[in-house]
Amino acid sequence: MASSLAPLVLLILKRQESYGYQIIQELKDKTEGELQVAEGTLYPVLKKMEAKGWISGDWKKVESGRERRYYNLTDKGRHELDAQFSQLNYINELINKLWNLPTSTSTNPFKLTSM
Amino acid sequence: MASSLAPLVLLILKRQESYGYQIIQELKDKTEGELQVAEGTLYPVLKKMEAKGWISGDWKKVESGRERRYYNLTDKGRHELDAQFSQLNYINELINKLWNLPTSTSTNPFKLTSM
DNA sequence: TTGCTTTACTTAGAACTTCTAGGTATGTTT
DNA sequence: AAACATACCTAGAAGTTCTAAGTAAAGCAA
Repeated sequence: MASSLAPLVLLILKRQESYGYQIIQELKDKTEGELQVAEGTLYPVLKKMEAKGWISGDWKKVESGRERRYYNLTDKGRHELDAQFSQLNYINELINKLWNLPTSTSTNPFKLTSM
Repeated sequence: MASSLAPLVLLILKRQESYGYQIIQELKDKTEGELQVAEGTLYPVLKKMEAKGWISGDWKKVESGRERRYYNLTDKGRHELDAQFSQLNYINELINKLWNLPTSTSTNPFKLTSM
């Protein structure tokens, strides 16, 4: 799912610049191989994110001579990251509202807190 | 987004049976009008969820004489609800992993806890 | 009793998203 | 030199989503 990929990419790039291939490796490593994003899935997402102004890419020649396109989070991307997390919180509040109705006797299913 | 609609519908039906039109009203009410799901959006989602066996629908004639299709959560739907929340937790753990890396000095962005 | 509003459900297909499956090219290891 | 890993790209098939249209019955106000 490419739509859930964007926020993860934003998070990764918030820490430090990276490039497509590395992002795929990182997602794979951090999930013990569970999240195997195909290259053909990620690259179009990166291009789209760049088109939206969330990230900016730069070609860099590394010591080996190989070219890599390094992406950085833009200010707009930082705002988008905030927006996507607000959205997450919004959905969570809705879930809690739907869960905590008069007839319900159960406790909250989940709590999402900002720290 | 229809994919985010399914878990909300599952949550609603977990509480009690309902029908399309009412589900739309409930989502609208609980979000102070922010989540206005079009009928053409919800009904196909309900049909798809029924096809997947998550919910089962029954036509009922209410006192006024009008017909409504009431949906109930099936056992499969209950499992699906659990699965979708596990998925949510999984994504959250991933987010925390991506956030809490050696070079990062910040605190957790969010914490999702089961209660 | 006519017309307007609300309730209640349906569907075709346009518009959009996603990803498979192919490709290119360079560096590294065997 | 062959095989493998790195690194990126894209057409278009396949799938999803939702707009915009429709049907029809009940309630209500004029």
